[in-house]
Amino acid sequence: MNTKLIEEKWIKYWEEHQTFKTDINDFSKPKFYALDMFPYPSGVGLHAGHPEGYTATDIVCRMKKMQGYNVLHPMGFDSFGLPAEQYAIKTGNHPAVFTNENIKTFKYQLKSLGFSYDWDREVSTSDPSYYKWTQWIFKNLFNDGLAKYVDMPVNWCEELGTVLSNDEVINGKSERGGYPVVRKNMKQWVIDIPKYAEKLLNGLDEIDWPESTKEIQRNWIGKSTGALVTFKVKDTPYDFTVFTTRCDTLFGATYCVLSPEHELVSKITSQEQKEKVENYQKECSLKSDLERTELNKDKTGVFLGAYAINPVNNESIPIYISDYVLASYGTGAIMAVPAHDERDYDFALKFNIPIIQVLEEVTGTPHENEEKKNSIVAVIYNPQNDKYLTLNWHSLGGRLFIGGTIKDNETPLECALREITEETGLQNLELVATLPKINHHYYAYNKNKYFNIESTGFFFKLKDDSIMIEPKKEEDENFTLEWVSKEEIINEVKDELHAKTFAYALNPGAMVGDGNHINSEFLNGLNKEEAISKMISYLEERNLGKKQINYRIRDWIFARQRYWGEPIPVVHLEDGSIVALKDSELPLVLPELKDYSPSKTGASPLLKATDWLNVTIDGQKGVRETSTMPGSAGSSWYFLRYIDPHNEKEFANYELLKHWMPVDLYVGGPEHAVGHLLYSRMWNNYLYDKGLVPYKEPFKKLVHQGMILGSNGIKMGKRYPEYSVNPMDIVNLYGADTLRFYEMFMGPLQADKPWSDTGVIGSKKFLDRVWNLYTTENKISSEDNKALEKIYHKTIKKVTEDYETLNFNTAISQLMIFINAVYKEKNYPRYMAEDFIKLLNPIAPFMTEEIWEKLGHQESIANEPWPKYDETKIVDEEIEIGVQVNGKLRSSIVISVDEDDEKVQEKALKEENVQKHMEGKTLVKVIIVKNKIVNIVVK
RNA sequence: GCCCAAGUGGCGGAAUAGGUAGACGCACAGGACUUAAAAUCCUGCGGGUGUAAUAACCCGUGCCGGUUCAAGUCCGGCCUUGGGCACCA
Repeated sequence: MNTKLIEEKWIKYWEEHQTFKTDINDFSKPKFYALDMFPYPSGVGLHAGHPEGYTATDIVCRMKKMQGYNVLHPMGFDSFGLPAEQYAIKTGNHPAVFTNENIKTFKYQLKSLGFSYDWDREVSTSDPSYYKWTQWIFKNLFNDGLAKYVDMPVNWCEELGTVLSNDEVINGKSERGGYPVVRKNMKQWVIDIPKYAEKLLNGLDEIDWPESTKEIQRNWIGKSTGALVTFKVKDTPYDFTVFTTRCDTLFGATYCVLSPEHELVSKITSQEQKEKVENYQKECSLKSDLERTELNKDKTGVFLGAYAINPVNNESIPIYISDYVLASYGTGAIMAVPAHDERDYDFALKFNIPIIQVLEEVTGTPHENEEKKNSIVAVIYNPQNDKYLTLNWHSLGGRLFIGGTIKDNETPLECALREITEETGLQNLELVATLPKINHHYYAYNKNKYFNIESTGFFFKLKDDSIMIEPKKEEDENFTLEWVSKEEIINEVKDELHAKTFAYALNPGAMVGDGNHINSEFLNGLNKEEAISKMISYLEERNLGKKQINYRIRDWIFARQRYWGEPIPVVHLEDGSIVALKDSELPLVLPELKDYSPSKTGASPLLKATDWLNVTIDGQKGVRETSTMPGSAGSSWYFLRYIDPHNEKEFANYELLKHWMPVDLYVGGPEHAVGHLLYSRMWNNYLYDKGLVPYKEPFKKLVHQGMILGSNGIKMGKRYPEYSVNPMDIVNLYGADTLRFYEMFMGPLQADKPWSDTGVIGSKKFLDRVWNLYTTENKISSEDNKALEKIYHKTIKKVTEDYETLNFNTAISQLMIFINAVYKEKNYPRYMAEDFIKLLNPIAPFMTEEIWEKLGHQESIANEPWPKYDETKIVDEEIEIGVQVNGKLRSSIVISVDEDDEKVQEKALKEENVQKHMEGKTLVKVIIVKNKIVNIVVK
């Protein structure tokens, strides 16, 4: 089989006959819209990952077409971007030259792979006839107040000479190139995506997407429900508002923190603290994102010399600034509750701020008529041998720590020290930590009483001069003192109170869980949820605060200081106002430049185009915006343009959109989860709100293809070029059908899979085996062959279902099983031979077109009807089922389908090996699962 | 640290309303064809005990425990790998 000749022949045929042209106005058939993530046309051409997703959609499209659907299967190019610009900077050529060349290569390669795209619908985001409408949508966003020009801190990358959006910054470095990114205040174009947070969140419930991707979007949107609380600043007219999700802990707030950038800082800072505060603010502004996150273990901050009034108890609490409070989230100010928040706890420890516990964990089971007591539990650690002191009460209560009831006029610490002396004789210990109080319910057998105790935990350490004197144990205290390891305690201390106390001792910090409120006046005794809602009502009644929802998602930074992107179609007028261009002035085309370099100061290359720059609008002078749009602009709506790509009056006709949207199947990588896939949803939702598109959600079903790894199991790329595979090399060696077939057979579409050179050859061998069956074996005849009937129908069923659900690897397995069966037969009925070729066609279109022609057909197989199967021909009359004795397989029997249980049991019991295993035992029962298995239970 | 996936032969992977684990392929071994090799076709192929060969038995789906007549599949607790978030109050 000469794959080269066959491929060239059919590429030409499909083009000349317009086999895959979509009649977009034909509404008579059901529609199917399959979308691939269009590629950035880089200089290196397709990589091994491209054909994977593209083949998957192609298979489904080819089958759907044969099933009678009107299929829309377009392709285009995401052609604005950095590499073209860098090429232009280097060579002085226009980036479009480079881009168009690459598009040509990509198109040639995509055609070589046999994808059934309708190339008449091709779009390129850098084509003015396309970006005219990108600009038009932006203009609408601007006029509706959703695209804004604001002064804000941005991610500035000096190396790239541009700002970046949040999803383009990874660990404080640029996604592209890995250059450092710093925060910088700049006038910026942003899109108010937070306005759509709730809609984007709710929309996720309506679409068939991978749960993991939905979860990533949910986390990125980051909805949290809480409250705003206003604090007055003591002895000043000022106040500030904080956002908190834990207003139930307000009684435990022992300080407040403003972000360093908070506007109130300069107004309330005391004279003495002024210099320190200003130095700290300066320090923070110079920190990069990387420094801010990497240094997060060590809290820093400065006291302002001012105090806030806690609105629920009128306590004065100090106000600090610290960069652990972000200006960009909530109100840029917090109330700090160190007892119940990890970060506040760390900060309070470092700055010696009081920690007030207002919530205690509840252990044990509550009971009526409990007696209340206060008590202590003391954990003592010996650093010399890494062991802890326990009392082994043996049968009376197992292993416990030192415990006891607090007497009147005794503090918990005094009680602990007294109990330690009495029970162990230890003296002169170092107190490491006082642990959070625990609310414990238990039943005392010796006293026949229920108790509810509030227990304070203590964690002590032996010191060098710790001594042990004779303890004064009481007579009924029958325990032995034992020093044991951490592991023994975890395994042996079963008492909830003591186990929990030990957990606190091992891991001291804030108590962030649920529990019982204490020290909180009207909240005492309530759990977290009850206390939150009661506190919100309390605050709202007194006008001190209110319920509030906050989102983590930030404004989408929508400008780049670069050349190769869509010009932002607005003019800055002399009077400071900004106007959008008229529709008739769109597209605003990029001017040609001599030098495309960006500037290190953040000035766009477009500033150099002086003729283009200066305009007069209605007699007023103005300058054009010189930033361009980010890469994700053009890709945020391209799926709409495919439906009506040549429309000059509107971005797409509404009636056509109504018929063709939403996209039925979208296949692409998971790396766009919080970029493109979120931005597209936002634009579509916006256009829906404007009545310009008919459906809220653009992509009904989304599937991520996995990564094709190198044969070493590691991501292909520059690091291991020797393990990388160029798909075009495979096409040249074995043909496009083999590449498509192999990539589909490797494993599940969604999984990452390593490349295997011998695996490719295996796929090639199978295709050759099919080719030989049809060209040299002489088995095909007009006579029927009953021996193949069942497997024939079964194969149609399995393959059809598996294509529909994108389980291509198991579909291929079935195709192989069928061919293996045919090889064993002398006679291969013609109707089966033809239907098999149809089933294989979506995966291996070139070879199957050629065979189809050899079978005597004049027309392309692509227009043939899809094979049908007969369910009744698949059902077996006799089947073999397993026989187990006590769950172990001992034999198998052949039964007719749906045979009576009695007969099945009789047959099963007769089996020799079954008898053997029943010998000397009594039959308990026989479990028969119809047509599946028999299990005989004996004793 | 938190959230989400996934761990099955030498390898890629099948099998989940719980019901004969290892389909299909790769690699490997043997055979046929050939002067020979390649290609092709046929057969075998989880590990072990056992047998002349069968038969039969034991162990096996990351680890430990549980539910069940029956667990790769369900539940609890770990371990490992991959992905996402990362001072979000």
